[in-house]
Amino acid sequence: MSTDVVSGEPSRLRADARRNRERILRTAMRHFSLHGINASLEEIAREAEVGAGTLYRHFPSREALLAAALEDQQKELLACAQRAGKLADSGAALGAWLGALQDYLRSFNGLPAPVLAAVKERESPLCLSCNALVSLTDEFLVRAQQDGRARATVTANELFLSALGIAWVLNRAEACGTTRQALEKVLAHGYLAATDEPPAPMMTAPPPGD
Amino acid sequence: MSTDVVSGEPSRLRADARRNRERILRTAMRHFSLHGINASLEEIAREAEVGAGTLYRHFPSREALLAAALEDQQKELLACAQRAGKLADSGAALGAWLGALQDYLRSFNGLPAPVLAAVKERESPLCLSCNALVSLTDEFLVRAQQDGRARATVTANELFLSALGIAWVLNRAEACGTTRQALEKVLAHGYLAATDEPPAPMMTAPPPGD
DNA sequence: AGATAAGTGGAGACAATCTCCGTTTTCTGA
DNA sequence: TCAGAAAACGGAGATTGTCTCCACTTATCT
Repeated sequence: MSTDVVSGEPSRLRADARRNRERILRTAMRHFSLHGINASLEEIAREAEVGAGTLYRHFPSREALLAAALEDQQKELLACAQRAGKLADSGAALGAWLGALQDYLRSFNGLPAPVLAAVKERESPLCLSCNALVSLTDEFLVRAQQDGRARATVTANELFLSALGIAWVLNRAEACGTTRQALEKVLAHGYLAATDEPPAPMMTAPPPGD
Repeated sequence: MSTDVVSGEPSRLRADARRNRERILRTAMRHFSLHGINASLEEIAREAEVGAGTLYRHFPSREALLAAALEDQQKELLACAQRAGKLADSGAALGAWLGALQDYLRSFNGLPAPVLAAVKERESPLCLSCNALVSLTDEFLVRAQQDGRARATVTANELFLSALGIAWVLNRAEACGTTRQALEKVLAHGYLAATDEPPAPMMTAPPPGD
C-alpha cells in the first residue's frame, strides 16, 4: 500500500519515517523467512534499530506487517498466474495455478493460518489479496470446468480451502513421510477409485478431440 | 496413562495428588472445549485452585494435559472405528472412519496442529494415539483398496494428512462459505473430472457392470 | 505420634505484546 | 536561514503467559 517503489506516489511520510519503515520491512522479511510468521516483533524492532512504538505505528498488527512483507511474493504469484493463464490446456493451467499457490503459501512458515483467517475476517490487511486469490482460483477452475477437465460440482472456495489445508500440512510435515506431489495428487484425484460412483450429474464429457 | 478409572491400578499417587490431578483435568477439559487448545494454563490452574507448579508437575507440557483431556474422545473414536469396521461396504467403512476422525479432531478448537506435530515428533504424549490413528486409517484404506473402492496409489499417511488439513480448515472456517460435507467430497473425489486421465497405472478398470 | 517421603503453591525469572507520552527530528514559510 | 508546528521516535512499563525452584505442608507408614 502507501508507497510503491514504482508508482509515483510522493509518499506523505517524513524522511526518517520512510527510512524506518523500510528498515523494519527488510528486517521483517528476513525474520519471517527464518522463523516463520510468529517471529518476535520485539526482536524485529531491535534488529531494525527502532523502538517498539515505531514498529507498531507503521504496522499496527502482525498481519499488517505480514501483508507488507509479502508484497514481492504476491507479485511473483500474479506473474505465475499470468503465465498459467496462457496455457492452452485448461487442466494444466489449473494445476499450474494451484502449484504456484502452494509456492506462495510456503513463503513463510505458518502462512496458511493468517491467510485462512483473512478469508473470513474482512478487515484483515491480508483480506484484499486473499480475495484476489480466491477469484483467481475461480477463473482457472471455471475454465477447466467448461472444458470438462474439472468436476462441475467443485467450487472455487472449496478448492482454495483444500489447497490451504494441504499447504498447512506441508508447512509442518514435509519430510514426515509425504511429499507435496503426493498430497497434490490426492487433492486432484481424490482417494476413492474413479469407478466408484458418478460424483456429479454432469453433462457427458466431450471426446478428447475438443 | 497412569490411572485409569476402570483399570484396577491402585495408583501410587497420594490422595491429595490424585484429587488435584482430577480437578485440573476436569477444568482443562472445560477450558480446552471453550477456548481451544491454547487456553491459558495459568487460568486453568487458578480455576482448579492449584498452584502453577502443581499443574506442571502433573502435566509437564500442554500436550501432556491435552493428551489426558482427550482420553474420553479417543475412546469414543475407537468405538466408532469398531462400528465402522463392521460395515460390509468397505468404501462406506472408510468414509465412516474419516468422518469419525473429523469429529474427533473437532473436540477442541485447534486440535489438528498438535496432532500433526505429534505425527513427526516421536516423544510427544499425543504420539502414541496419533500413530494408532494412522494405523487405523491404513486398515480401512487397505480394505477399501482390496475391494477396488479406493485408489491403489494413495497411502494411509497421505490420506491421514489430507484429513488433518481439512480438519484444520474446518476448525476455523466453518460458516465461511463451506461445509464439512463439501470438503470431504472434494477429498473423496478430487477436483479433476473423472475422465481426465487414469490417475494410476492400475489394472484395467472394469466396465461399469462390475 | 513421629518420621519421612510426596506433594504443594506461589514468588519470580523470562519472554512477548502493545500503549503512552516526553523528547527529538523533519518540514515549512517568512 | 531559522523559528515554530507537526510528525515521528523510542523505550519504559503495564499486562499476560510460560515454566522453575524450593521452603513449606500433608499424607502415609510404622
